[in-house]
Amino acid sequence: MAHISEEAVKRMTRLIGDAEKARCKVDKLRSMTSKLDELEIDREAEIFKAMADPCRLTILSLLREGEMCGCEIMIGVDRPQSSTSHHLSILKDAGLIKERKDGRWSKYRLSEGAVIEMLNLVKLMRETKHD
Amino acid sequence: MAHISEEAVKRMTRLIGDAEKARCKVDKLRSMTSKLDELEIDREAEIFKAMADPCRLTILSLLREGEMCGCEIMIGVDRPQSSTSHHLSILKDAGLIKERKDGRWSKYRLSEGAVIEMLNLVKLMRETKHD
DNA sequence: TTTATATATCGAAAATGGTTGATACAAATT
DNA sequence: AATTTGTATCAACCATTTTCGATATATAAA
Repeated sequence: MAHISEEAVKRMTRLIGDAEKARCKVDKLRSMTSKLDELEIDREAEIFKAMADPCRLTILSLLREGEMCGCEIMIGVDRPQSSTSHHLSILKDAGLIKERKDGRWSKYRLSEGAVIEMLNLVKLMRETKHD
Repeated sequence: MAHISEEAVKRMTRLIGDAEKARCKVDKLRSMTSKLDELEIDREAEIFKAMADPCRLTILSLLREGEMCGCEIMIGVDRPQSSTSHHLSILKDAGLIKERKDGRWSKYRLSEGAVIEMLNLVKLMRETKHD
């Protein structure tokens, strides 16, 4: 199904010499990516996007201490209410946090599962020396 | 050092009643976040940002198969050369991939360490049912 | 039912990020 | 030296995201 552009084959032929092998190689490269489900990739990007903001990382860090309501989080991150609420909804939509309504309050907590591991992992990566 | 806004204390006092405890609670919330080094948070956000794009996730997925040069990657992701190069430099700046010059080619590979674990983790998170 | 308060949403401006053709640069071949 | 080719950079445009005051909604207390 991966449509093989002749330009790519030509370029690959220059790279490795043999035209037949080149076509094969292009085909392999294309099939490696076309096999990936676009929706799945987008979903993974959504998760990373949700974590790709300093304010939201701070919120996640706060929630490691336990459940908190929106106004506590707002005080913790020291941002306007509308901004805090916006970030919370992004985290919620991505599935990283869960919301529980309690009277006039919304209480938030980290989702079970891999969120904490992810935070630990990125800390590890940050601390790793570049080589 | 965390400057305690009186507005926050007032709000917290309304929440939990006692003014002294409120001041204490606000102080605790603020210190939880002010303790976080802004540079470290930004660095972690940079890592997540680098992974927060479908094309870059596809590149990382390609590189799981092994080292590749830029033009192979370009064919794999089926994007213009300038676009591919741009994404590669973001991944490199974030420390997720390493570059090795080889004649007129730049060859890229995944950085050792937690990158693969990160990709495995996000796959896990994506597959996890929302509750 | 009026008031107070926690949260969500709106709207518009500012900032950031992605795309892509054109061009510059670098290394190798002729 | 001239040409080819892989890669990086530039600049302009477009799309998305962030920010934040203003406003709306919802729940509870008075």
